[in-house]
Amino acid sequence: MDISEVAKKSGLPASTLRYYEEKGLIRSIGRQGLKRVFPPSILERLALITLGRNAGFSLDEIADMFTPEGKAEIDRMKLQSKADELNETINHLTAMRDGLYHAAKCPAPSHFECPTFKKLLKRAEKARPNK
Amino acid sequence: MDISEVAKKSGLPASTLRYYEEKGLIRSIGRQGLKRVFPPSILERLALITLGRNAGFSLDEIADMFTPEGKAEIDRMKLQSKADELNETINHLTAMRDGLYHAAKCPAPSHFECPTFKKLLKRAEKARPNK
DNA sequence: CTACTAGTTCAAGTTAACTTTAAGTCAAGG
DNA sequence: CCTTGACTTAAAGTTAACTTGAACTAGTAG
Repeated sequence: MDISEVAKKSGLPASTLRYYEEKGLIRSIGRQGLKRVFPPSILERLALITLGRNAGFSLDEIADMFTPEGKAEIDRMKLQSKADELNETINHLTAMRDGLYHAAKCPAPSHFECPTFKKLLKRAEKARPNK
Repeated sequence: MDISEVAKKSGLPASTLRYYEEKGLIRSIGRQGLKRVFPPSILERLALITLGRNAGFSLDEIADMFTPEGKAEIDRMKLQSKADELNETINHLTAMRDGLYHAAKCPAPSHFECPTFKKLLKRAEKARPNK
């Protein structure tokens, strides 16, 4: 497979694939002329990377999960603790969401006059979603 | 109040406060010499900004919520739709979390041999937490 | 009067994860 | 043989939300 086929099948732009290669996250299996050639297994690898990104791992953290030989070597402790982290984030976001729903419905003339909103303000020091 | 008192009470560094002022998110009420002077109400305003950040609004979006006179003018529709967004994010993250918990416990020799993990991979195209 | 402290400005630097751009290369079709 | 199109590289640019640095100033303590 050449890069554009991988791009199409994975949904990632070619520039991202080159970037991932530069970062050591993926490897091409050789070249045809200048062009990179990828094995089909690249798609599974990319899915794994995408999964990691969505679970909140940074690219560097993900890179650390692969052995030098390219095998994924995922530490179960890391998964556990990332899941815990995610759980914390979920709790904060849930509180936020509920507060926002309340504020959206609340009939108080100004949000500052609503006790629920004020409580929300006090508790607002927690985790962010960022997208 | 001078800037360091606001910093202390709000928990935000002075550099952030200057940055917020530059962005139009807050205003000092005057100067004593060179030094900015802030009214006590700045703290409520900062709490509101922090809340907005934590709910996933960008600083620009937050800036738009204040009228030129400085009054908060929060559109209930915006709150509602941000809450909906947050809710979507929560759902994705919850699926992620559960998948990670499973993968952390799963006895399959490689994660790729676990059907639950593979299902997780397929569904991994969704929202990210980013912290 | 002088030094010190806490503030000030403006510009540049930081971080992550990419994207864009410019200039070059190669294989294939006509 | 020459053009075309898909690919290549390396370096620079992007974005958000800040932080840091350098050079400067004003009120205050001694």
